[in-house]
Amino acid sequence: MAGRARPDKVVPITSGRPVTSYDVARHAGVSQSAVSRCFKPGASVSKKMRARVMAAAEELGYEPNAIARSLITRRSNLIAVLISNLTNLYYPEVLAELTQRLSAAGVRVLLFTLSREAEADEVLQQVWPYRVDGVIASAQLSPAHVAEFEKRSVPLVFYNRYLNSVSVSSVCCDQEDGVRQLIDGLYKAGHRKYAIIAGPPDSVVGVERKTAALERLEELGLEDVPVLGEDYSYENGFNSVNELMAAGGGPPHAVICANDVVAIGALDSFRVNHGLVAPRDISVVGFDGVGPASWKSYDLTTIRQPVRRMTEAAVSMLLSMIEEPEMPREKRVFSGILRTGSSAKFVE
Amino acid sequence: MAGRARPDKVVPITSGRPVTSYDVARHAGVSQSAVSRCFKPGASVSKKMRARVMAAAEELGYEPNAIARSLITRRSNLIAVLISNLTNLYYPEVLAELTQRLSAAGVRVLLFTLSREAEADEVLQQVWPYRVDGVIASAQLSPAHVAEFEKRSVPLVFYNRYLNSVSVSSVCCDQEDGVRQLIDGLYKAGHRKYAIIAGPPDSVVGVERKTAALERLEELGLEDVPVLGEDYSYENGFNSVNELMAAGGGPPHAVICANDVVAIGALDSFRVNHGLVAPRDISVVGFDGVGPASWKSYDLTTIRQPVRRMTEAAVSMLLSMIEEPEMPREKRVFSGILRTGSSAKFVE
DNA sequence: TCATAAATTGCATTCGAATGCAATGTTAGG
DNA sequence: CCTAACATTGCATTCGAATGCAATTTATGA
Repeated sequence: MAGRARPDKVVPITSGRPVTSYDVARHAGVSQSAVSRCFKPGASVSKKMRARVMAAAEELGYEPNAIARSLITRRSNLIAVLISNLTNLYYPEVLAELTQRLSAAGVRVLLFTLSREAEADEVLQQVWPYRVDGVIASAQLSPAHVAEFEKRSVPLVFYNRYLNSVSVSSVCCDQEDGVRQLIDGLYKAGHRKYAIIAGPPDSVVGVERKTAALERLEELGLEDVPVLGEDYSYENGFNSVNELMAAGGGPPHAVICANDVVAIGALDSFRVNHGLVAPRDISVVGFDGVGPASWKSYDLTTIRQPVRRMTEAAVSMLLSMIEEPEMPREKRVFSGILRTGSSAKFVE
Repeated sequence: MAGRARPDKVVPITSGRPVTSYDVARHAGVSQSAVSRCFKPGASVSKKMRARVMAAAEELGYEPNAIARSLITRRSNLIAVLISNLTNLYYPEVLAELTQRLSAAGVRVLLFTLSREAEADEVLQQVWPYRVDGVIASAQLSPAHVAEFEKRSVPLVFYNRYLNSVSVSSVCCDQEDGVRQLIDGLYKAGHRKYAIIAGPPDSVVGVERKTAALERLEELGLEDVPVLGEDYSYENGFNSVNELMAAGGGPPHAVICANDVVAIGALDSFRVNHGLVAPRDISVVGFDGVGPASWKSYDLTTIRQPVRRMTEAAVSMLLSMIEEPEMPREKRVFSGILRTGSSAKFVE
């Protein structure tokens, strides 16, 4: 590109600091504003100018500085994604989809993971300084937190969370409907004795699944259903089954688990510790439809969350809230898709 | 805080745009520079000044604008994390650890996921404008890409990748050593007939595992080991076993898999399709030590990557490269930890 | 108590790109 | 060929915080 080296006019491509629009302007013999306009789609620039500037930019290896741009445009082109526990098998899929879609929309992702849901305070303090254009939160925020978003006019979309007390946009999988589908199928298959292995009490989704299950069972005339467990882990499923069996009274007919991983733990425990094999001796259902749910050793009956659609909805909602701040809040609830497998006797 | 409302002096806490250091300065009756200094640890400020400013800042709900700060300090406090496929069970764990550690160090994470490893070009174009302070890449970059980093003086640390042709800092798990541990244990247990189910040919780590296995087997006098498979999926393990069995010649004694998920697929296939149960009829080993490896249905013999140590190393290397750009490049290789389970007859 | 050193503070400028406005250059119509 | 209408371009300013330097205040020591 540079041809033979000319000692007094070295192309500063290897110089210390990044190339700025001024460097390009000087090199092309035009003004800085011209350079800026060349990088703005739809700006008023002649093609002669554009060609000159682009050539110079190319030659110098110029990349517009997004930081400087953000400062003046008041648009960081960043959105923050808050995720509570990435180790839950379900979330990596969501995160991958989200970043993919956001990237495609030209937005960059600032990732924040919360190990404890209570960490929200600290994390939000880290979010504000970056003047993100919006936030997708799959973590528990309080009404006070949501108020902060309002005050700062930062668009927020909840993913699989919501708050009844305040008006927030959200995308959720219909937990209640999913649980109903599961229970009804189990009931039709003749199961009358149930147990529930619940998730963490501080997970809205988890609590909802548990509550929905209890309600539906009650509607069907089944009460005093034992509820065990307290998190989303394999161990929780595994140990809860042991507890359940130790309590005497024989095994239940069917176990409704907080999610797939718990169901997998339960299945293993039934088989390994108690010699009960699904679907012959026991029925177990999960929730989420993660990859391992379809592994042959488990082949879960579960509700698959339509992650594609949900992430797509979350992203498009957020982007339109960014474009149009007065957009009314909206909740979008997607039904889960039933997957039947050999982990349960089940009648659709 | 504001006491009774005074119509003509409303605290602008709810006003449209974010509070700036000028607003705080005016409210506190000091200069903007004073405000700035109050938010800079170690700056020369009297305690009286600090108290006044902090009170004003508090009252107005001021958060320093990280974008503006980055512009002048030439430090974005952002680091980019490039991850190739989040759906590989192993990476969510890595990502969670990385963000956790980086957050703790006061650095924010810009996440980029590549669906195809070839996407690196596009992704890097998205990375440069943000003037990130550094990059952790768990994705395949070419020597040309690495040269770009050099040119731009952007610190780079590879995670479980490296390039022989150029000098780059990296953190890796010792694939060769891990494979050796696995094979030696299998060999001592008497296995003489092996098969390999490999990962994707464009994964350095995958290729390395395969090659290391073939070499070690050859050292032990075993040649003509069949190699099947081409990605990191459950299906790959599952189908490769079918192929292997269809090829005739009876089942192998032991199968070395590209990773745990492949091993799990293989185990399921052996059991479900061919009636072979580990460790009685067949031995299968994996690699990574992901969560499901220790689920009772699989109980894999595998090499667990020391993710904690590795992420810690990657983060600390990157941070010191940022502090001290002249820091020499360094490769850190960690040995994996053997986990023995019932998926293989194995002698330690 | 007074001069001098040290600690604070404010002023003015800087980072790099975007943009309103005015000053040019171009084109088209008469 | 001339002028109005339009398209380009450059100038100067802006975004919000950080910082070198000078001015001011305070602390120190004789």
